Amino acid sequence: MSFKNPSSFVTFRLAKLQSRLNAQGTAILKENSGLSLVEWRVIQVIRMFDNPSLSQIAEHVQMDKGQLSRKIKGMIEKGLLKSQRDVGDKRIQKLGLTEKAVEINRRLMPIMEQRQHNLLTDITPDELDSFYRIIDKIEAASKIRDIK
Amino acid sequence: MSFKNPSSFVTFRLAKLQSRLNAQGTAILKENSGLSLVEWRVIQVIRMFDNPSLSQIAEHVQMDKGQLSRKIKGMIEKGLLKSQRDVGDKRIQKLGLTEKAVEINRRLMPIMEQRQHNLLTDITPDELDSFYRIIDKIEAASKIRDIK
DNA sequence: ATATTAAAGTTGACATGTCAAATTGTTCCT
DNA sequence: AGGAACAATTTGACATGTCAACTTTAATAT
Repeated sequence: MSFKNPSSFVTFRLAKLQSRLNAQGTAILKENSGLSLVEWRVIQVIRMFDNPSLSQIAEHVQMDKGQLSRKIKGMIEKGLLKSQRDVGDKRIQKLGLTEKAVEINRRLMPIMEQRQHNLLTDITPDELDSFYRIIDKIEAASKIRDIK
Repeated sequence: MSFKNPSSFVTFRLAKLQSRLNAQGTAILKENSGLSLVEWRVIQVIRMFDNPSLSQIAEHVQMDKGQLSRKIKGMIEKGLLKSQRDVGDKRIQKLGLTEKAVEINRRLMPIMEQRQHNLLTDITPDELDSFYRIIDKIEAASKIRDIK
């Protein structure tokens, strides 16, 4: 493996891609809703898991809990989320979508699916499988404690 | 294609991976140098291209020019970079590494190569080729103007 | 030539991300 | 039960990222 070009680093390559995808995603959401990328992701996680707690969401989106705490506060104020203290464990707040968020999601979902479709044209299902497998492997090797 | 799980979105999957890789990369650099991830990347780009301008670097790392402008100012103050006005075009500053940066890079490179090696163990050269090809395709489809 | 347009870089305002300490409630140990 | 250790969330301080306006110099078009 040689390093004549910065892109020889996978991490470099991925960072560059990520930067583009973020910009594109943000732009699409801006054009079609008032949501930020993070808000969209949070909504997806809540939608797909059953009234998750803040920590669970943070785990799924791999986001800082502090940041998420503030984000969620904002989303509650915007009327997107509702929170409810857990019955058993009073530290935990279980989060759910409001009707408003469900509505926005319903409208946005086809657009975001179309975007995904656009991103993946020219990629065969086999290739995509392999892609996800590799992502999994890299992610598995990227636990912080595995350093060195 | 169904969306029962947020990871059905490639973008979601990639964002999560990126978050981990950033954290890991930052931690490795912190442990072994005083560089930030961005500084490390900037050094790589400068090293591998020939005294690039700020705009060229921004293009290679897909970073905001404003942010980069400040970063580079900081790196010059830290004695990592030297800049020189272009002879023909006085708007352009050509950037180069100082001996100090070269030295740090020399020390860091094996560590970062090892990290890359760790990330990619278990991945065959064929798989990796395919991985890069797919990244290229997705990136090609992620130009902002391609929205919708 | 000179007016218009565009490129390189800088700056300011503001949003987002990161890290660590603080708070509140839970669990575990004896 | 009583206290140590732990987990969920919040908060503060600060770094990084994003967007748009602005300055200076260059390229282009009449």
